[in-house]
Amino acid sequence: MPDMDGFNLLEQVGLEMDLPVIMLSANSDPRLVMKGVTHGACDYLVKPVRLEELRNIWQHVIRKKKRSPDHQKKTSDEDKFHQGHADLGQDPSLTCNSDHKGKINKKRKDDDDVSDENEPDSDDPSSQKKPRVVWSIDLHRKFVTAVNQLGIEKAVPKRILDLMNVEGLTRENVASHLQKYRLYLRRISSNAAQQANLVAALGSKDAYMRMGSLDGFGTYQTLAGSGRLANSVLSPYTSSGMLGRLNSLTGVSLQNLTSSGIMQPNNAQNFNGPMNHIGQFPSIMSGSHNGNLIQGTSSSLSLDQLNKTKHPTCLGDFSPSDDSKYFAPVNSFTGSGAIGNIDYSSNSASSNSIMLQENCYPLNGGEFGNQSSVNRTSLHSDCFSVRLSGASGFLDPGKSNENLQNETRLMNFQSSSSHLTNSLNQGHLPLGNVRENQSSAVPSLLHPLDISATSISTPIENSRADVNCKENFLNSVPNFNQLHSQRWGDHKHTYSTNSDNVLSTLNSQLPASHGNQSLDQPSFSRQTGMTLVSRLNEGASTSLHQGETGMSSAEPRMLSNNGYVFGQTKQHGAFTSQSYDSFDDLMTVVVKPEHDVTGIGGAFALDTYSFGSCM
DNA sequence: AGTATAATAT
DNA sequence: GATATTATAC
Repeated sequence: MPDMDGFNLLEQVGLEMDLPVIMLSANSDPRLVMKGVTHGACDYLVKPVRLEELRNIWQHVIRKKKRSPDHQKKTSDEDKFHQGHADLGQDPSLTCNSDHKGKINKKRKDDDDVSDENEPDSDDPSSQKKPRVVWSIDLHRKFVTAVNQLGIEKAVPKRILDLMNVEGLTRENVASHLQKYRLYLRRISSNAAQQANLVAALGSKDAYMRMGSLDGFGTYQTLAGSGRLANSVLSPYTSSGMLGRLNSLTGVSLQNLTSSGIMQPNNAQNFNGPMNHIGQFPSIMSGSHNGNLIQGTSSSLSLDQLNKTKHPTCLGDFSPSDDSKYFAPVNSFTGSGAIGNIDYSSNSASSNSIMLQENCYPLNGGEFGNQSSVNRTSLHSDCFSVRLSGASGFLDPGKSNENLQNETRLMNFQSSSSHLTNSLNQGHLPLGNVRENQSSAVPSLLHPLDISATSISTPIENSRADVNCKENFLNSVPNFNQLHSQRWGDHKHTYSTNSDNVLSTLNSQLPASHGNQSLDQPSFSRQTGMTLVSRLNEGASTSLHQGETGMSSAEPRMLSNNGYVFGQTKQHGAFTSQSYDSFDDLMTVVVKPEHDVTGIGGAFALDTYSFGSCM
């Protein structure tokens, strides 16, 4: 460079390139050194440069890094490297060079001989980065456990961090994860809500029909599609909804499987088989849907495994999708594998009572006693999902009477929900227990199987509810099986309010009652969602059972019940004992989609947390 | 503490 | 390249 000396070059580089420069010169004149440094050189090495000097130029990288985050700090060790070179200049030089004017990035190597060696890896950002925290299942489990222990309200990053007691984990890490976790919870709740809405919507034939068709899926996808978590979580619900409509065959097979007793992880595969059969709607079932269904099942299984029953196979069978990951954690944190088992076992009526007792006590007494709302939620979700998977799949799209069945199911569902609600309320349960009661009640409405599931869930949810749960279930189960209609009638008065709330859109009372119950909104909404879902499931399962047993006989009862329920809805909580005997009546009542929808919406609306998105 | 958003990872 | 996950900034 005949027309330019090192200082000019340095200046040029400083102006045009964002590069740290180390000057090399044979001239050791301090003035020149100063000049170089003041013009932006990081360092000034006097030739001949010793290898050791070059080997230590990496320190500039350190300096630069330190400088940016904190302030310029010169550690003694750094200084010692400098051998008579101008240190002072370094900082300024770096700063100068880093002026991002029009950052022209050029390969640094060529700039200086020296530069080659030091610069290469000096990506600024590199060294300081702390490794990303990977929220493994275990870590997440800890997290969930901590959240549960604290209770959702008190679960703030700092406290969670303390409880988790994981080295290296920062509050920020936890905060970030908590953010995601909350998002996830919301999704779940919203899903449930949507499901509920869908169900309500189904009240009308049209809606129902649509559901059966692609539209339903579309909705599902829309809901679930967004996130992994959502998918996993949603899938169960969705599938249940979908499946329920779809086909009895699948449902039956599932039930049979379940009825055998406790589902084993391996059985999950069984589900696959049935699912595949659903093939009547290949397009629909294909892809994510099947996957979802399976996932849901797997998720519940995983929970079981984690908590009680350990089915390694199960986990293995299901590819651990992200969703399942979260899902599992949630369940796990709930802590009891029992839930999952229960649901499965629930299919056999006879075993129900037994199951209940067993489950109830252990669950209550154990970790779950103190479950936080979050836990409850998760449990519900789990239960729900499980149920769905079990129940799912019975639709026969092709069946001519599909619509009718569907309606019936819906009605059953509603009735069950109301019934449950009523029972709960009536009962003997304290206000605080209402929620739990509701959930338990819902199951009772359903088949014995359903009942068992309900009972199970209830205990888990609330320790306090244990006694009630037992009583309710034990007592209620027989009644249900034998006297659906009567039961309904009896409970009507007592729980009209609740049923209204759940079933009907309108109820003003609902909010008030909820408030009294002191349930946290999120929990509540979630539960509601669960309840709704459960009902749906129940309805579906009922239908299936009926189908198996003999549609005709079963349906009439169902209808009457439904009619009753609907009637209530119509009346907005005024529970008349009258029931709709004729199918037409039922239909009339039933076909008020907006109504139902609205009602559900209202109910969910209470749950600020979850439903915000939904609404 | 909570959110929004950037940075990264998948 | 689209998403999901985590880190950061506010």
